[in-house]
Amino acid sequence: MDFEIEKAYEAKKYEDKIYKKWEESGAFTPEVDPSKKSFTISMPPPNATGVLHLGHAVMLALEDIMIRHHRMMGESALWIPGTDHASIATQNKVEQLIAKEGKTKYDLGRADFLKRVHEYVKDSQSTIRNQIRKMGSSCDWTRERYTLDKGLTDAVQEVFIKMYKDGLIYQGDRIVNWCPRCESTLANDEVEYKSLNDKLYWIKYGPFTLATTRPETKLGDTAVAVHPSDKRYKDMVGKKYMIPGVLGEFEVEVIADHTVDPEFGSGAVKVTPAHSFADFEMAQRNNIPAKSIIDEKGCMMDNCGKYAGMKTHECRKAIVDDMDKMGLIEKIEDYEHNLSICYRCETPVEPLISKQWFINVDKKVINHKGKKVSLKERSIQVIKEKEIEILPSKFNKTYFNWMENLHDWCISRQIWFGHRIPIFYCQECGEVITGKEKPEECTKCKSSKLKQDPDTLDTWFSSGLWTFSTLGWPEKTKELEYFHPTGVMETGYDILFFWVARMILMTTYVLGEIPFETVYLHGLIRDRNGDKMSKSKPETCIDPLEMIEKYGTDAVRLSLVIGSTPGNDMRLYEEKIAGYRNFVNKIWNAARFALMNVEKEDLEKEFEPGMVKSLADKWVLTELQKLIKEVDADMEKHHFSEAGTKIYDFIWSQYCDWYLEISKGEHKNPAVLIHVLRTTLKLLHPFVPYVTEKLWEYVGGEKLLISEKWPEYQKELVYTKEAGTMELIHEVISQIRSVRAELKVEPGKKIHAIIYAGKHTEDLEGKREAIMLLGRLEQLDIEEKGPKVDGAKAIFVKDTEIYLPLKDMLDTEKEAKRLKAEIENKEKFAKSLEGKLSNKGYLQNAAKEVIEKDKARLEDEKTNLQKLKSELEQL
RNA sequence: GGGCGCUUAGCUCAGUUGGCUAGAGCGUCUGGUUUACACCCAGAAGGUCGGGGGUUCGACUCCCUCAGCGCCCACCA
Repeated sequence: MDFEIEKAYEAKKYEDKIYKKWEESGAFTPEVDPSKKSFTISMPPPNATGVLHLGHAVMLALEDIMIRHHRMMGESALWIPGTDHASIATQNKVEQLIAKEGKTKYDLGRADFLKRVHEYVKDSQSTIRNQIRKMGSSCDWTRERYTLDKGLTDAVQEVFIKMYKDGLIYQGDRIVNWCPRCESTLANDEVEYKSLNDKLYWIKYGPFTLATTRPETKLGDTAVAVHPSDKRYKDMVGKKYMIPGVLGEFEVEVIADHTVDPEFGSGAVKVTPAHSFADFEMAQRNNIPAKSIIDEKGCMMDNCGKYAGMKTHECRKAIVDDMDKMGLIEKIEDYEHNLSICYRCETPVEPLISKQWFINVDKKVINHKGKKVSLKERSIQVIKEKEIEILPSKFNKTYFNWMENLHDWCISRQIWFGHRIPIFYCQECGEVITGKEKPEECTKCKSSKLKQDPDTLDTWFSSGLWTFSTLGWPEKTKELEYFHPTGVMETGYDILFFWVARMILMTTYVLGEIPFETVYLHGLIRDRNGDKMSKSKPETCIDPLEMIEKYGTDAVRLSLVIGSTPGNDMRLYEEKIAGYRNFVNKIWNAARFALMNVEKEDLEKEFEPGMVKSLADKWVLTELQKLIKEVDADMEKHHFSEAGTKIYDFIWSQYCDWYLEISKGEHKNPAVLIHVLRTTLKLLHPFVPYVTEKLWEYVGGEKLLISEKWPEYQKELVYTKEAGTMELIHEVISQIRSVRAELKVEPGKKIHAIIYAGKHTEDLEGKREAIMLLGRLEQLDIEEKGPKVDGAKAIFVKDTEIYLPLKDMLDTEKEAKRLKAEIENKEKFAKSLEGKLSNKGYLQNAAKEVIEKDKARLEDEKTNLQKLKSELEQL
């Protein structure tokens, strides 16, 4: 066929146009159609601040593969995209921006500041949207959501109120992680730890000597704790002591608590309940009061005398100086320990007591199988009872461990950007009223002076509702009924706790059903050295968008999917992407070749088994069926890397290297050439959507490939016997090529070959042309059997003998050496097979097929051994 | 401190219920304008599957142990 397309595939030229076609075709927007199965993925919403990074890219690639596969399987495949407002992260970004203008959020005030944030979000949302498109993501833009949408805000308020009414949400004065820079609470898992070289101060403390890293908290001490069985302090427990301090004497009680380590320091610990989690808990257990001395800006409070107003680290220095003057410092040691820092801004976290909203995770409110269970228990159950499967399963344990140790979840944040807590306080009588809108008047005293709680909700509160809030809940939409629970939640293992666990917790409570059936956790993308990618190391840091520009989206997708297994990190570097670009180009050229070898009419005919002719046809079709079967199994098991690798190998090593090569001879069969091409394009489409869609324009029907049907395994196209014969022919050709290379026969030179093929004579005769073409022969004699050919190179493949009369090129000595080595090797192998086959245990226990295979192999080895030996003798 | 994982060719990694003279890509070496593709083709070299022990007819695969590396959780002043 006359066919004008360029030699190399230029991704850039086509991608955007193809994406537009897909989107306009409506393929991304599935119908609610109860006659079909539904398959849904809620896209993990990128932060509304972001630029696409490799983490997003791998997420998008994997999810798009699943969605495209399910769509081609005829299911209603819905992939909902969206963005997350990411309260703290976004607010921080904007604070940084206005800081450049020399302003703070207080200068702007709440309303104007939020206006700035919304503007900023709008901008970056459109950036990230386009970048998601760049990855070829076939998500449904008509259903795109944002966590601050009206509908989602509704869902958030509804859930809050439901939980409040169920008594799950309560307000309490509790010790919380406080970031003095963000001026907000942080959940436990929003705190990170950094190793720090610090000082350990040994201080004289009344009758005690004790060690501390934070001498400034002495101002808030209300007790000293020792281990209950520590004999040194036994008599002091329960007594009160006056302790000299920089602001005069103060009283502490000595308590016994099993959490104190008698080995550490002097075995006695000062207790500062208001500014240490461990101390807070100890104080609660022992009925000790707390005294707050650090405020929300990280400064010493008014009750700290001359230290009031100092930052904690300034105060530490001052207080140590003063204590030293009073002779209260015994010694100062170097000490390495972990400092807790804010995960968003790395500011050291200041534990302090504050009035916050919490979700009670232990209250039994969920009715499940006639029993009341807590949020925590239900969340553990759904995994234990395999309602949800986590891949890889090794994360089950991690998940249980985390859930079992879960404490009440602090959900209020002193951040301006986010969902306002739907709580109103009556300024007159103090009544607390919950509601979506500000009530006209107080339900109790009818006062109209009502004020909304100034705090916002933890960003994970809204993302915990993501799978169902995006489908319209609290409305009872048909989408919700049809598409929920979703099929797969695919995300990085680093947010298993942050997000996945919270979705499970929230959804099982709110809907009484699971949010998703399978959790697929991908690994982190690392640089070539196995380090975390970071923009501060530009030489190893990869920007997916730059790579798309350079190598095309398809290549980038493959480089992220092949070689990646769930839960395991993967290294990425540019050569890898270039390698997959080469593959994409290979597909392009395979199609180009096929098209050059068929006529227009060939493309119009429907393929049917009657069109199958040659041995090569039967072989390639058999291999193709095998491929379909294996790919189906792999996709089912979420083994995307394996599936991709198998298709890659089929196209390159089977279709191109053998079938297309053989098609260069007289065996050209357009029907099979095109059928195999079409089928592999379909199989490939989820992995490399662009190049396959482009090629489908040339070889496909009227429909876009994205909407085509996934190939089915066809038993009638499996020709086991013929395929086996073809393998033999491949082997014969390979051997001839190998000898040519070994004897340095000029590539252009055609040689003579004599083959004694025994029972395969007819088959080889049938493929005479292919053997001559690919072995570069000028003369080929095929006989059933015959005499040895003197001075010829001999090769034995199965029961076939090949002689290449290359007398002048043969080095007898070398040949003898090679034969000897091969004989030795084969004898060794045959011996091990014999040993195995005479082993009773083996014969009794091994599978029949395994034994049969070994027997056949032994036969082959034996005949070839004999031939090799006589060859050696005659040399 | 508690938990999880990794160690297979020079490099990066596959290897699914134990049955392989252990595979791929990149790199290396030899040689190549052949009805598509040099982003290519043909051929080749390269591994005692981290060490040791055990279970088994049989172990890269299961168990124990040692060593090295990594991650997560907790956090003690």
